[in-house]
Amino acid sequence: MAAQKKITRAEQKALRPIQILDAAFEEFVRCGFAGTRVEDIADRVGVTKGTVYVYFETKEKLFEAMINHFSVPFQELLGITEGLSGSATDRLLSILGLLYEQIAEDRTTRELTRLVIAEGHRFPDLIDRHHDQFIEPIIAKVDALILEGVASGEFREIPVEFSEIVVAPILTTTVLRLIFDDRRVPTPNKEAFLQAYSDLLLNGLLAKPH
Amino acid sequence: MAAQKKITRAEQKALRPIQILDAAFEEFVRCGFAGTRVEDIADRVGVTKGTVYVYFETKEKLFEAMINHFSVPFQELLGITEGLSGSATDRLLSILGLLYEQIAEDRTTRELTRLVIAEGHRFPDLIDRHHDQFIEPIIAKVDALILEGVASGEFREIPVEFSEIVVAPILTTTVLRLIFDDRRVPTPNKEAFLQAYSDLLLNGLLAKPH
Amino acid sequence: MAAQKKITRAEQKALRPIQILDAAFEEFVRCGFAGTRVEDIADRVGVTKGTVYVYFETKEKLFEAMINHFSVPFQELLGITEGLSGSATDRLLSILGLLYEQIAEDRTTRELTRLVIAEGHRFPDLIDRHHDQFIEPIIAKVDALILEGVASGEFREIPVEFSEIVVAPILTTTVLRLIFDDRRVPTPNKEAFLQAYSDLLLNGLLAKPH
Amino acid sequence: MAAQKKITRAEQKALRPIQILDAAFEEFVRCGFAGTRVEDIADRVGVTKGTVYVYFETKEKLFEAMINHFSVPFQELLGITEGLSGSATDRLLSILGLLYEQIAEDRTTRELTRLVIAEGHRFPDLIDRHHDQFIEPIIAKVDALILEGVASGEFREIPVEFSEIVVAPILTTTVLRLIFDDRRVPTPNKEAFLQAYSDLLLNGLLAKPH
DNA sequence: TATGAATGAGAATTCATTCAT
DNA sequence: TATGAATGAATTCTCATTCAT
Repeated sequence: MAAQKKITRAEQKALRPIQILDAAFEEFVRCGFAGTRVEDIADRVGVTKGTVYVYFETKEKLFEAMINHFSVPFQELLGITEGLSGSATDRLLSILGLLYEQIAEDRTTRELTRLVIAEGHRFPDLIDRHHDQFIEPIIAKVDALILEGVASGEFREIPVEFSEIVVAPILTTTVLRLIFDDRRVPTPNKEAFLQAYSDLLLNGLLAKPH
Repeated sequence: MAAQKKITRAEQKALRPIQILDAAFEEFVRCGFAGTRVEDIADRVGVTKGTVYVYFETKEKLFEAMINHFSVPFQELLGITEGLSGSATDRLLSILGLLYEQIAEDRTTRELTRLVIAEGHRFPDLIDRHHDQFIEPIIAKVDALILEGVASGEFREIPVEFSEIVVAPILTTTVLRLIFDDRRVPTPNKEAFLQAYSDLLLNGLLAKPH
Repeated sequence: MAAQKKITRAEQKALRPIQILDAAFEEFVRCGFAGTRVEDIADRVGVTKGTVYVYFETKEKLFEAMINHFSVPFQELLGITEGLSGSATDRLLSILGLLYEQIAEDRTTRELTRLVIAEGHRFPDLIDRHHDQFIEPIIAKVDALILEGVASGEFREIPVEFSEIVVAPILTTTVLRLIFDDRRVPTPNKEAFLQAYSDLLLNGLLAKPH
Repeated sequence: MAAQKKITRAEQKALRPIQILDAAFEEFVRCGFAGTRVEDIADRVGVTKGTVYVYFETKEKLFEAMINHFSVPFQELLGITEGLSGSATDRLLSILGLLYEQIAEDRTTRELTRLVIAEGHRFPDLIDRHHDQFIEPIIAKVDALILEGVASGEFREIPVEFSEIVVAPILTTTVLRLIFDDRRVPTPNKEAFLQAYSDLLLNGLLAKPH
């Protein structure tokens, strides 16, 4: 007990801001930036409003800190894509699988996407960072892979300036889940979805391609 | 002048709610539901707060009325898709073109999409109606077209339960424009986009399809 | 029809203010002065707010006009008491009966009493007039009767400065009905009440009076 | 000074709601429920509007809390009547004296009566509680005493269903003071009033009772 | 570090009143 | 006479933020 208490004491200090960020995430997701009350965040942690202000100067800064905090896992994804091997097709499908897991399946990233869409106007820096850190690297990765596949003769030549088309079904799945929140949209089956999508992506819709 | 005044008087009454809905659209888009001040909406119309409340009981009802008002054009799109003719491929590409115009290019629908994503939690009925009136009919339309193409031997057999994959690039374009608001994402070129996408969709990525 | 219409037209002008006063009575009784909305009064008449202001300058003046309008019947009561004959006892009991009818049984007078109690602070003139026109004359009447009865040997000598004691049970019945609004207090039986009260008043409580 | 400060800090918290209730009483008495501004209550305490809402959720809840708070002394009166001794006559006169002090002389109870009459429509639960806790027990007490006096041969038989007649002069005194607020009605003399009333109540008006 | 009482600058909403028709 | 759109001042209630403890 003494040992535990010691740990608790020592870690409490480091833990508190994390608890607050977690609570902030839930409340901002639920009500948006303007609609969220700092007191509700505090209640969720089990502390009072004042405590939140011990750690974060303003609601705005808390919001930004929360976004940064929850963006970390996504960062790691980008690293993983570096280590892939196999044909261009293999690596492209692997990336789609990873993105699906990270964007469509993972609630945190999904809700982060909602906040980026909803609160972008108010936090332009957020959007810029989001673009530079997530969107741009992924698009660049996909671009590079496609060019590589084209160069090796594996892929047909397609205009690389539209490569977001390739990841579109994943973002769309995310957005539809965001909108309908598991009520109307059936909980998706990753394997079946990727199977169907990779078949369509690779082979096209036509029975007899030109 | 007398004639004009007559018209103004008589029509002002019918005009006012529309003016308020237009102003509400701009403000809700700019600041979200909770972040918008009714007074700013009134200012935009050039009336006082009180006048807004003459026409709409609460801010929430105003928001809902605004969403309904601006959903009308989208409704009409669904009618147009009924009149299409040609091969399944032709009609599918026509639908994609229409959707592109309506969802990705049209600012109103685009911003409506933002509000649906951002404020869905607070207006669940809105979301349900949105699903029943827009999402479901479009998906059903695409489903039917694909099945028809498959039946006629025009398309390969693909699992129809994922037909939102087909419209995904359009929703993705919309969402990316919403997020980056014409700053990072270059204003897209409809012809080139549809050209690239239809080629990929129809023929697939592989140089030598299975 | 023409005749009726003529009457309607001619009387409409005279009727409108009465209708408004009637509606005002109901609403002021229901919600008090501050709690009543002019629009609710107008709705009750079936006209718009503006119409009320055609006849009454302000809500305050409407209130005062309403009080005056509904005070008239009470005025008439005072006249009737002049015409009474018989012994002092007979006349006193007659007056109590008349007061019972007018104050305790008549809803209008009862609710007027509520308004006098509730809104007196805001309308001091009202209170003064109420005193001079109703309370004072009645008390004076009772005083005179008692003195007459004492002079004639019919009554014992009682201090006439407390003669409101004699009418107290009637005001009390009124007030209790006002408070409990026919829910807790059983609808009173005039005959039984007056019977019981006159017996007590005349003969006292003691089995063997001093 | 240090000691005083310590007390002030610690007790301020417990004191604040009482201060607010006191201020609320004065303002609600002065202007009625609808006419009272929460800000005026706050001003009276020397705090801001917001502070009032720290302690009471709404103006309505504040009103109800205030009524409950000021009803306590009246509650205690009921306890005192239990301890009375002597003949039925003695005890009845004692009760009338206590009621006179509590209802007619005590400004707080008097004004509470005004609020009960004026705002009853808006707070029906309040009225019900008022009936069950105050009116009913007192009437029951008087009923019991009369029956006891009748049983012991001290009183004549009078119909006990009208026993509110016995307390009527006290409520009437209260109401008249409420209406004329010490302007027209002379500040009453308790001894003289009770003397006059007990004589009339016990012996009746007639020189020669039947 | 944590509290929570207090603030005060709003924000939504209400409503008596006006006035052009 | 009657309307009802519009006003604007007032009012309730909210909430981010502060600060003494």
